[in-house]
Amino acid sequence: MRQKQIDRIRAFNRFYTKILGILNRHYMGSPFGLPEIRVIQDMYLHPGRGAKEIALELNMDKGYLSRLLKKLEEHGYVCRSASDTDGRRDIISLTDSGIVIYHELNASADRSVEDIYGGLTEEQMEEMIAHMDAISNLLANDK
Amino acid sequence: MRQKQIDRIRAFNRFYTKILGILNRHYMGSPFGLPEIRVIQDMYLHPGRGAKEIALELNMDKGYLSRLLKKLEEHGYVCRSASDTDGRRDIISLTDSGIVIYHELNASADRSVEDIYGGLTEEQMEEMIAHMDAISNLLANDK
DNA sequence: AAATATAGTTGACAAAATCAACTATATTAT
DNA sequence: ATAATATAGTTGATTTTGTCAACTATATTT
Repeated sequence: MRQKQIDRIRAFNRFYTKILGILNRHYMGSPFGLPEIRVIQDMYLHPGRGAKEIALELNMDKGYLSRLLKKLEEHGYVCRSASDTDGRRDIISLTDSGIVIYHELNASADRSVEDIYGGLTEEQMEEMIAHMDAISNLLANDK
Repeated sequence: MRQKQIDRIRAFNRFYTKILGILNRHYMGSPFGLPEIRVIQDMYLHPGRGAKEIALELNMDKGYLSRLLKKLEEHGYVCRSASDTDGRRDIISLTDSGIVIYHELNASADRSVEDIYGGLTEEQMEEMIAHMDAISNLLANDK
């Protein structure tokens, strides 16, 4: 791997970090922080998970996650039920009002995406998405 | 902008956030945290900046940055000199040993990039970088 | 049945970030 | 020229986010 390639990858990463930073402000004004939102999203997208899987997926300390789930549970957005095949495990689920929250957060995230990427023409948009898919495929197959 | 497009962009963003998260662990074992590193890098790449510009570029609170620079100054990695055209402004620079640190951090960041992206063939690598450039151009020209 | 591993909780703590008040210099409007 | 406003940076108080290790309880392995 050549230095020039590394440099270009890192330049892209700096650039894209900034974009993600802007996008990640979408929750401003909501009573949730980014970690809560990531957890809520993960629960919605992957129902039936235990804390272990969520922590793994989100690169989150299990203790930190535990507290975070407790808080969400206290607010009534999450419920936990024992797994019937493994007594240590908790199945984590969004409650109905948790799902409502998810949809609200989701809509607001969608709006942020429109703000940032919405200036492209239809053609450019499809082009960009194709590039994104290509990168994902290259890196996902690799790992 | 269609919902499907938004969804695909967001899927990519989730995917790439995870990659950046892994890359951002490169500083483990160094006496610096990620914010320090980002500042050091910015100072190296953009000499002559004031705190204002750095804060803007890195999306960082000016108070937070102020303390962070003070700490780096105390350790001898950074020096500040008054601007001669604006008495409020400090010109921020890396000292020689700050530059040494930069190169060390830089080398370690390079190694992380190799770890993550290094599994691609030469051809795939060039392909991927071309996709990255394309995305940057689409978004940079837009904004 | 004993040893080991795993899921989750809890306490103590450290790092990262935010917000507002404040100082000092610059700029703008009158 | 002066008063009002804006800007660069500092400081104090506080909150949020993240880390680490010890602990409980259940599973798995030997």
